[in-house]
Amino acid sequence: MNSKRTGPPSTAEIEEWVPVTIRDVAKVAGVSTGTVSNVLNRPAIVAETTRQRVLAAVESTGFIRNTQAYQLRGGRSHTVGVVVLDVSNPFFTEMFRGAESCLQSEGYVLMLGSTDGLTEREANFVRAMEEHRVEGVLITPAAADLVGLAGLKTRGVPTVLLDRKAPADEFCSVTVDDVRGGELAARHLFETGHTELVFVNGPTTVRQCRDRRQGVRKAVRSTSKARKVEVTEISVGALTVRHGEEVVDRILAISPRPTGVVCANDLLALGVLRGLATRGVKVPEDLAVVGYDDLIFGSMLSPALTSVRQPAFELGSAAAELLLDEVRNPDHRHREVRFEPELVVRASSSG
Amino acid sequence: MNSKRTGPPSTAEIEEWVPVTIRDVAKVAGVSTGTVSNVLNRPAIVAETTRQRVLAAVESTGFIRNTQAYQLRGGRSHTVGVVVLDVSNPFFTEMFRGAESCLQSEGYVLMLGSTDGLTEREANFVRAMEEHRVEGVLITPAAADLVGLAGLKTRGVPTVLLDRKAPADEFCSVTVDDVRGGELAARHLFETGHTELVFVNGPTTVRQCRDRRQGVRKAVRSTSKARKVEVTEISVGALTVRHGEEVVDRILAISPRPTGVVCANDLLALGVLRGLATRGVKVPEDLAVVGYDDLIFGSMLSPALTSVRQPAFELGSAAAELLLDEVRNPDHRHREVRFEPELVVRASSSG
DNA sequence: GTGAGTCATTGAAACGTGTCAAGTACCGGG
DNA sequence: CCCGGTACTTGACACGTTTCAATGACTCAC
Repeated sequence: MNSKRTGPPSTAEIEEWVPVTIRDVAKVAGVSTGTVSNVLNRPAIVAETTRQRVLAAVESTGFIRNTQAYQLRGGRSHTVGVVVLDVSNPFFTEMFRGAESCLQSEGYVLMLGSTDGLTEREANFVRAMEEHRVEGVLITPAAADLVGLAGLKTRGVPTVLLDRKAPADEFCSVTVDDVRGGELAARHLFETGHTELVFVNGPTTVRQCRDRRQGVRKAVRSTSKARKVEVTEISVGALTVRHGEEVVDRILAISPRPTGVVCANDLLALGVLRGLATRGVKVPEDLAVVGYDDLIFGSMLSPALTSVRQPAFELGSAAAELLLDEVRNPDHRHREVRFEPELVVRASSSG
Repeated sequence: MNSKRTGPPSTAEIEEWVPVTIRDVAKVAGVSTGTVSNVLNRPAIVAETTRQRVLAAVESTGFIRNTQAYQLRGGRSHTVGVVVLDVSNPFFTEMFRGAESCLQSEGYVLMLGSTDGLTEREANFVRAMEEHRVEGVLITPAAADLVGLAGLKTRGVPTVLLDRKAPADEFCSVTVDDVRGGELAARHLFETGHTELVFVNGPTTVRQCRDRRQGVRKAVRSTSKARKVEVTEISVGALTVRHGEEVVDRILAISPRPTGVVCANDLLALGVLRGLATRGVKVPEDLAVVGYDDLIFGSMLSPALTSVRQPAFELGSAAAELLLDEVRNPDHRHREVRFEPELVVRASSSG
């Protein structure tokens, strides 16, 4: 095929779209650009007949307003950046939906980035979003510290932390009380008569794991006042199904034999359930199991999994509300919105 | 509190960020704006010493390039719009990740919108993305027809359809061969000795359901040449767990008793599994079950669910590749990239 | 007939950036 | 001393939009 064009362009190319500007619309309608702009932005101040004429011209030309020019002139970008650790994790997509439900009705479009916990990717996203002049950022920080967000802070980009408490008065944040969640899970088993429990936890370097452990211990302390209860803690390397399955033998080796298991996460719980099934241990008769996160599939298992639900959707929408306040309210003060987790009791713990 | 400000602004307000432009950088570095722009875009043509000086100024001022102005001047927006039916569906988030993995390395940022199948929301998203002058759109159309995308077509916005074949030469598209998938599922059961099957299908108004049914029938025809096999079709109102569970009694009432079930979707299959469990029917000994979609949790069940896997991640990245080609290659021709589904055999069908 | 007051429209300036023709400074050769 | 060439740098313009002071066309009351 020739690289140089010899013949006339094909039909498709003749009809190729050329960008239509407000000026083209003005020409077609026989008015000035100022009037077109007025029709688009303050229709009330322009005469009925001209308005009709201009609208007809907009229609016939297929004009679509160029947001960049609008924004350059001083308009808002109607854009919010969302940065999460992992889009394929239902917890984060639910949060995204919550944020979207709130922001979409306000005319915002969301830019989404998934960092997989890599600070380098996080930095790229934040940079790109700043270049795009997003009006705000919702972010689950990848790093333990928040130095990656210093730029957002100094440049005054409204930022809300997701599932991460902000130190001092740096940022707004939405969080879930993981201590309370751990407490709920353990107390539920104590209250249904169990006295010997196992707590299968993930790495305590993870803030969520530390907090949930603290909650479990709290439940032990408060229950111990009335009667004797005990919890054995087992920490595994990661919050996965495999790690849960592998820990089952250690659970069954404990003496006296525990009657309940609290897992730091639904995936661990699922692994435990599978491991118990292959060894013929009945749930909940021989061993009650409680998870954490309330992933959708937990309710579909048999036995359905008791779990601690985190209001991910509400987390997202609350974060969006905080952001909107920071964007619009000059008297805005940073604050933390803390959600209560909720225990969802199902068959795996109610024999 | 007074609405009128009386005292001096607080410290925070004094230090409030004022936008830094290329002009400010130029002033600090003692050069013209043209030189700053050159340092940023064609560093090679500017003298070493000045370049250092300008870079230092960029650093000290915290300058961040304004994409709107860049784009207005004729630059590309480095933005791609993604519109899916439902962000909380793992299939779509996997596709998103596939697209992201390909586009992020090319410097693009993704705008994401979730329509929930509502054409009105789809129209809003597409409109907003056109206003933002995205360089391209990846979309799973909400409506059966494609009239909602006519604007994208006429305005020449590169667009790739996700999991939906484009009629004629309208758009590029990525699809999965659902006929083949249905065939794989049914043939697998025939080949492992089953002769009496049930096909639990969703509403045949959905393209995917129609195609999968066609595949099942194809498997019946080809197998019938060698030996007698039969499939009973049951169509339910929606592809949900509940509908799957409710259909179990009808399955068990069929005579002669079928030995295998093909479901149009993993959720249906999950419902069927639950229904069978509560009725004491053993899987796969009494009844083999095959699903479709290979959702993650399918592998975590016991018995683990045999299912037809759709390469969602690859779908997304292929769509991104097609988009990039359309954006960059002037000789681009629209085409369909069709993926083959893959049968993943697990315990639920291999007794 | 004149002045004041309304109402609708105009046209130019400005937003922040990239480009490019034009300009400056310097150097070496004649 | 001049000429041509090289190596950088400059500064004005253009992109598409909104805003706003200025203009024009009417009307009404005196």
